[in-house]
Amino acid sequence: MTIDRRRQILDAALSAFLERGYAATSIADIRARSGASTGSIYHFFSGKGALAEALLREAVSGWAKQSTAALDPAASPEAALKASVRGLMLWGLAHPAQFRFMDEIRALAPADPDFSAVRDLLDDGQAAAAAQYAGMTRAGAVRNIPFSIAYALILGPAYAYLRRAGATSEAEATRLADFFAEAAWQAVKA
Amino acid sequence: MTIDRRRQILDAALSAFLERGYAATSIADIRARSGASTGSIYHFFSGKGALAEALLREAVSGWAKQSTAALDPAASPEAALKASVRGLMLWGLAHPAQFRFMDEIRALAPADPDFSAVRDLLDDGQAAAAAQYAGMTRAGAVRNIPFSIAYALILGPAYAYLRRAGATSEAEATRLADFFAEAAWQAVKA
Amino acid sequence: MTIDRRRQILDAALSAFLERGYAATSIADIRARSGASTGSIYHFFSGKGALAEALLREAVSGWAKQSTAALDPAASPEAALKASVRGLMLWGLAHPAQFRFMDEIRALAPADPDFSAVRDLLDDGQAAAAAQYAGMTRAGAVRNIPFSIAYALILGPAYAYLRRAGATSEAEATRLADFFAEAAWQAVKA
Amino acid sequence: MTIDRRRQILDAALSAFLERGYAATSIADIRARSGASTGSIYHFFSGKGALAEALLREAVSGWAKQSTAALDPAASPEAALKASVRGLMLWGLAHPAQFRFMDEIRALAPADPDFSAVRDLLDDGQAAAAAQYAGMTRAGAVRNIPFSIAYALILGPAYAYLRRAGATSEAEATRLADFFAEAAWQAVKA
DNA sequence: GATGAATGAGCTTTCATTCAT
DNA sequence: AATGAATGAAAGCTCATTCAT
Repeated sequence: MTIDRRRQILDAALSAFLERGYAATSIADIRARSGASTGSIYHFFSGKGALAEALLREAVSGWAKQSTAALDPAASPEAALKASVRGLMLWGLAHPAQFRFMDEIRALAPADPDFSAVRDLLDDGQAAAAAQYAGMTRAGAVRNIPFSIAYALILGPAYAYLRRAGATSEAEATRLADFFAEAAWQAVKA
Repeated sequence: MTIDRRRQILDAALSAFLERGYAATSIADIRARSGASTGSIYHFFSGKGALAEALLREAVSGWAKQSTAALDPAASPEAALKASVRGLMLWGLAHPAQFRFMDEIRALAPADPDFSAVRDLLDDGQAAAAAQYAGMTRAGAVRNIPFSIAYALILGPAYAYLRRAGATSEAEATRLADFFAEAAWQAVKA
Repeated sequence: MTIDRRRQILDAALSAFLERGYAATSIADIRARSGASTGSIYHFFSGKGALAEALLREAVSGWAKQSTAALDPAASPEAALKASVRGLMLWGLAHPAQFRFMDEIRALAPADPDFSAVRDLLDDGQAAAAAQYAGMTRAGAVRNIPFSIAYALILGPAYAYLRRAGATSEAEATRLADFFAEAAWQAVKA
Repeated sequence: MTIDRRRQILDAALSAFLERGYAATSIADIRARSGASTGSIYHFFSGKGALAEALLREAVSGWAKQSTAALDPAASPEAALKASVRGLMLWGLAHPAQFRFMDEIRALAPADPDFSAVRDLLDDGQAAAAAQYAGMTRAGAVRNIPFSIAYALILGPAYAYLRRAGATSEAEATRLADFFAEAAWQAVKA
């Protein structure tokens, strides 16, 4: 009988955040869209920030799944790096609104104390990626440059493209993902 | 004797936006920092959004000055393109807080109706840049790819780097600017 | 234990409107008089206009009860018409402050967009009354004049008197009501 | 060269009051419509209330001119009384917006301290009229009823009609004025 | 006479959050 | 698990009015 309230709330929150932006979305909006009561929302989530965080966690994990190969320790540097970029692109092109939501939260995070956890979440990949890049550098596979720069060269174009991208067919998405993956590899290969 | 209240208000607003973020800054913050009264602020600006817009306009024009060479019609494609990237990098590294302010507004713009004008402002350079790139393409100087992609390849890395950058010495800034300019050229040259 | 907050708010609003006038009453006044919090007021009513509307609806229904006989389909034209006037007079003399509140809202309604619903409410009786008068005209009971004129002749004097009336004893009220009812009948009878 | 600023301000204020209502009109509205500066407005008028008062005084005097015959000491009671009603009707039908402005101010007056002077102004005619009616009563020309009631019978219908009236042709206005004048006389003649 | 910058109290309204039921 | 009434601080903004020039 009872449906998954938690799920309903998350779905409603996501739709509101995507449509109106995080800052402009009120708990009342989420209440109206979810059909849940105010109290119910607070029963499951400690506040608006926690909702955003939960959604972001889902988004990031969805994106991570697209990039699995990147984490395959047996993969070649080229394959791993390209898989990273391809994963970001495919996920971002498939979910443009979610990408923009992520981007909004990222921009708000430095100022909003609600988002210290989110910042960590978004930075989480960084440490691992930095370590991986260091390994590739030692193996002589990529240019020996600071990771902060390498990161910008590898993912910067994809981010910039996605920020302006709209709905994209799957075929086109694959082509774009391959293109940006190749460009990323060219930018940092030794 | 008479001080420039408008200027004082703008300065106070900028300092508050940079320090606390746009969303977290209240008119009361600006009032306290500027010494002007609430009414005075509204006498000069129609609201918080208008303040942000005015500041953004100033920021963009400051940045544009750094990139003048990019607009020199006599410059070679390579020089023009590199000057664009170098201009963005030098300005962003010299004013990291302003860059992040710009980034926050850009992220907020799609959702906030206050910022329709801002979106246009930030997109303004686009048309000119697209035309310029088209010219370079016809001249065979750069890769024949859609401008939206070229734009991501050229400026994406710089944006990504600046989003995470902190204070940087001038010498280091020059080196970084040159580095990203060169990388941008390599990414799109024919 | 639990008190009827909605009722408390309405009562407080009415007392404030009657005492200070609608325009001069602030939400803070109502908050102070009702003991409810600002948020509570907005939880039940969408704003000052909605409060006035709710109160007006109550007032109008109270007045309508005084005029029931006017709606008795079996009543003679003379009885029906007199009951209308008598009802207005008795209600207005018994509640002079409410009458003036109604009058203020009516005067504000044309200019204030909050009150489009109120205007309709106040005009509502009109259509029914016009139909009734048309019937009386066909029956040859009253003068064959446009309803807008008949309306002014019938209720105009009562309105004009009530606008300046103060507290009145019940006996005096009955006498006045009868007097204006008789005058109204004399003014329009065939 | 210099035009009559005072006049411009009055005209602008009237147009604003008529269009948006007194309460909803701000000094800024009047400034914008008149072309005068804020300071200029306050140079001529002590505030919003004083502006309304000045306009009301003009309106009342315009109306008074229409009713001159009413004040002719030689006129018969019937002629005097009818001239009063006819004057109100003709002026009100010729200036429906001004009539409604007057009505709004009258409704606001009891609550707004700005308008003590206005109340007196609107009541001014009363004392003279009451004396005149007392004279007619003594002469046996009209019913021996309290003036407050007689006033309601005489002018109530005209007021009620004018509150709902729109633009009216001059011929129609004359007919209506005569009609209401006759009705007023019938209502109170001995 | 005329200007418009400056004031600041006061307004309506929104909102995340709490809590008794 | 669920409700929704209640809270009250804080927000953005308006406005009549003053006053130095």
